[in-house]
Amino acid sequence: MTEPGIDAPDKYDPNLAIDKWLRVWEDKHLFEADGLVDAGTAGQDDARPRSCVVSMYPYPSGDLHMGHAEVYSISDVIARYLRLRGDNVLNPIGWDSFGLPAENAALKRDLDPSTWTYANIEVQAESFRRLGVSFDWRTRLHTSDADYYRWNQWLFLRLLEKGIAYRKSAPVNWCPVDKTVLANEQVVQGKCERCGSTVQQRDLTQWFFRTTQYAQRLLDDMAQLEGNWPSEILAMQRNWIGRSTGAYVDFAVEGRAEPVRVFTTRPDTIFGATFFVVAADAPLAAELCAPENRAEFEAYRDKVRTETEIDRLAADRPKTGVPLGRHALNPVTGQQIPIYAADYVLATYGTGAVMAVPAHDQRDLDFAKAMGLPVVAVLDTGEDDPATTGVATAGDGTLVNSGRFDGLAKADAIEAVTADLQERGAGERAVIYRLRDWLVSRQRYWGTPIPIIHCPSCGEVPVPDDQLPVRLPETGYELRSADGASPLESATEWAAVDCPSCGGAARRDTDTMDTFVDSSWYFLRYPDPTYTGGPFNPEGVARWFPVAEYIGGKEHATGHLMYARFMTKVLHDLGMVGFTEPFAKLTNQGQVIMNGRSMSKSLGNLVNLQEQLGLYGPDAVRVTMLFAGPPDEDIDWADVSPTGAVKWLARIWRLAGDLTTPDATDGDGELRQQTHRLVDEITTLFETRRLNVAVARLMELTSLLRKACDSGAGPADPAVHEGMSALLRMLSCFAPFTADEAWSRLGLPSSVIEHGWPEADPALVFQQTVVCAVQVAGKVRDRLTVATDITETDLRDLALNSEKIVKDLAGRAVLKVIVRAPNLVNIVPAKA
RNA sequence: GCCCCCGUAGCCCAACAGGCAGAGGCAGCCCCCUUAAAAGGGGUCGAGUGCCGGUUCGAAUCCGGUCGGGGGCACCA
Repeated sequence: MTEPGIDAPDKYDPNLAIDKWLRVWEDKHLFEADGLVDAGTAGQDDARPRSCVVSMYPYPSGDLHMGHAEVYSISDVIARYLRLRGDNVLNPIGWDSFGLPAENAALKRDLDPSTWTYANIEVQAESFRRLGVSFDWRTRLHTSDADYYRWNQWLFLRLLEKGIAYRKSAPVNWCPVDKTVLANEQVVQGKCERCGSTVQQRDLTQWFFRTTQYAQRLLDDMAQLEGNWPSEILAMQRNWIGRSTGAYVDFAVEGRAEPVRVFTTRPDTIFGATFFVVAADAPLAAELCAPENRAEFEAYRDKVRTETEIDRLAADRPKTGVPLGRHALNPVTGQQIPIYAADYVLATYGTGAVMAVPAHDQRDLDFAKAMGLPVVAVLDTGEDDPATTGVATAGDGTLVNSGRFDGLAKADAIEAVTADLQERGAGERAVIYRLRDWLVSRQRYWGTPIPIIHCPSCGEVPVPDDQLPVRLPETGYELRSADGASPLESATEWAAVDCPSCGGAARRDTDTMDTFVDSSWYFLRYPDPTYTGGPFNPEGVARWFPVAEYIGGKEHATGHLMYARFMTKVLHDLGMVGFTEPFAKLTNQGQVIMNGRSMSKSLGNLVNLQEQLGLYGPDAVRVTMLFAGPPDEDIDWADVSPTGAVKWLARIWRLAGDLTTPDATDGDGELRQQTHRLVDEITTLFETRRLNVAVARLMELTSLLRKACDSGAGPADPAVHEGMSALLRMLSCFAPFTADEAWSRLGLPSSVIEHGWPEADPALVFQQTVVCAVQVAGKVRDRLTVATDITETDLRDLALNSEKIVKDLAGRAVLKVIVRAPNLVNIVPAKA
């Protein structure tokens, strides 16, 4: 075997120079942002614009995989580009290191979650280094460190003070066999992922954050993001928030002091409300139920409670329900209408009760048919009577059977009826949201302990700030406790504390926080990850945030991104940050797939990153990812060619070796122009993040230079050197190792990335002449080389007098000439 | 059902703001080099933009419809 670089000096080895360049970059501190928290720490150069480029931090589930390589390649190219352009760039890294997989791995391997987690973090950190990602390692944080999660607890307490955190009973997924609470992703088609038994809903008292209170602001502030976030993500968030406008209507119920309130988007149809439905699982249903209906109701309700997602997801399931033996008073018709309990009404949306208008709502109509209830059409849409067709009419029309509102158009009627109800105190205009409050309690071990103490006499008592952090117990707990309560229930010694308020015996809250709490603010801690004066250093936050560009997958559209936006607004309201949106710009990256499908062990189509790195080296893997297509599109690894990337990098490397000492000439003018035009174009492509096209242009520049070196200007021509210098500086964003290696082959002082982004000289970019297409009736008939600044009149004359055009026109009259100097002339002739 | 994104050579992808459909790569083919091999060099072939219609002097691009793919929300009143 030959030793690369010794016996085969002209062979490019994609893995040869990695350690060398990693050392050079680290020794020179090239990736460290200047003045992380204040101008005094380093800052000779604080006039530079600051840019904070953040990629969503990884979960340490093992070594890095292809998906990681893509996200961090994209963010790294952007960070490196901005740095070359002269920005003071912060490119931080941390780990989302709490979470369920650590517990599962720990159970499987019989070790503790912490050991597994921190070992993985070390593996990933080293892989990031070897991938050439230009992180500022001083930012490094792990959310599972007590130094981090104590601030989760601190923030929780602030939210509690503001009334944003509160406790209520809510259902959780419960596996009766494993006797444990399951996360949604552990429930597959209503069954426990692990043991396959049917998951039940069980009520537990849990902590929530009032995201609903921020629903309108989350919606309104999207105006700030429009154009800088992908429209798709904004649409998903809009869907998720699900604003709907309408009215609350109060229905008096016999024998009940307070009326029952419903929400409707169609107050105009209230004259057609012939019955009333309450969600069977809502407390209201049990309350309203008449004694003689109780047995039937409870049987129905219990059945509904065992129904889980599987049943709920079944399409077109027949409507079921039971009468509650009570009546409500339709506030406009004065009619007594029967009240039913049914499962098609959701307890958690609106008020958990609806006025049913079967003629104009398909669900109500289906229910009416099943129960034999009357159907009264109150809006004439010109369609057939819903009572006979079984199809509810939801379109536009005119009111009928609606007393004094008859004849009004739908939109006017909505206004008029709402106003009328409001006047009579029977209702009001209302806006409601689909968005729910954020359930933050998790019955898990590996997370942030909730800093609350439950005292038999004082109730819920916050842990005083000076007693934070509430540390996770390292021993004395069972990950899977016998009765399936929170693992921390089993840490009896840990849980037993004295009440901070009365000093009596009390117990800690044994739930931990959703890891989305950790990730809702982590980026703010990056500038000063060991800060002890608060969750984040306000000076650092003021300097670096909002994040200039945030990079990650769109699977986080409605989860993480929503929570981070919410938390930012809360922090803003607490006076802790000066902005209301955390991420000024969002770039999505697609997934890396294989043969048209997501990679998975079971499909046998996994592509191993380390293997790819071994075969092609980090540069080629990065280039392959970025060249494959626009960043937000999925990459099918079967469609791309890492060997093609290696070939290209090798060509550049060889070309650098082929150049000779520059001579004293002015250099090839034509080549200089081409180089500067490409630099100009590539700069725009970087600005607009069309990185795949930028790679293509760099390949083009490579070919130009190869040709010039071999057959034109020659290897000593200064223009060739200039082109090569520009190429390598731009290349360093994509392929930093190769760029530096080739740069040093040219005999230039390392590192290439200290030499800045090439500047295109406008005088060289400008084209003296261009080729103008001359069309006849839209078809190109001639091409003329003309001066770029030719006037429309001159160009028009030139075109009309062109030999080919005269011939093509063959004497036809010219109706019109469109001139778009200097690129195009279109001559419209009369029909022959 | 409502909403969003996308359909361009065999494949992955370009085409600034409507203006000459092709930059780059993969695969194929040809030549040269080397020949033990090719992650050596050079060249070449190749689509009228899913389909129908409209606007326009001119449409991949704008509009309407339709088909196909991907995604989000959903008994949400």
